[in-house]
Amino acid sequence: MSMDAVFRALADPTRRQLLDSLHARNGQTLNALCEHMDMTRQAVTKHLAILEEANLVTTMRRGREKEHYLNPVPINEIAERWIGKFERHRLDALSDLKQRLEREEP
Amino acid sequence: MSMDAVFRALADPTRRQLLDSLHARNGQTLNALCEHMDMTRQAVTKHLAILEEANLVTTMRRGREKEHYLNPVPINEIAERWIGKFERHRLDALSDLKQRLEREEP
DNA sequence: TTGACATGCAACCAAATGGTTGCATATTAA
DNA sequence: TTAATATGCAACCATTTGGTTGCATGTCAA
Repeated sequence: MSMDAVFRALADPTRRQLLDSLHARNGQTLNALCEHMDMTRQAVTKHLAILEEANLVTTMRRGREKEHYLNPVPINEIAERWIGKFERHRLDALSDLKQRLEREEP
Repeated sequence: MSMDAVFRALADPTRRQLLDSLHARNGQTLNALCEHMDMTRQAVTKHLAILEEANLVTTMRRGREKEHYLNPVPINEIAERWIGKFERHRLDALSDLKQRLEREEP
């Protein structure tokens, strides 16, 4: 599980959409994931393979179906690379504040 | 500052190395950054332009030199996208534990 | 002012990337 | 067993990407 693979995997908008889809509903099969996508099944398969190689997605064979699960660990490691622990808490607080302000404004 | 630009920027190992370099010493000029890199100055310029467009790097003109600064905000937003707040604390604790264990082992 | 230094712009090229189509394999259900 | 369903593999193609070289511009210092 090289970090390089993780970053490369996250670079593509389709793959991020797949992660979003799994974040919303975990354990989806290939066909289920394909339904939201506007491309062939084979293209989606390739993207999932890249996500798997990056260890961002874990799979489980169940009969003739393949279930896909999101793995958040590598994403957390990204944040830890360039953000110090203290700075990170500060940024989280800032982002919370921003969200609260956005919610309160008309 | 689109998220897409951020992910695309982080996809390349050279650009991540540039971020590392700025994380180690902030405010470096183009030439300073070039010294660690094994490619032409023009190539580095292109990479920095992509990092700037992603708002991962901020620049300040000082005379004929251009200083480059790391901006951690977009990186924090990545982590917030796929990791819930509670889960994130758990992952941080886990990563801390792992580091401590690695340090203690021979 | 003039030469040296720091950066900017543009054309060009090889390789990687994201997509397609076509066919193969494996499992379930009738 | 057999037809339908779910996934896998491979060849092929257009576009993007990361790099180069060559030249232009702008600023500092002698």
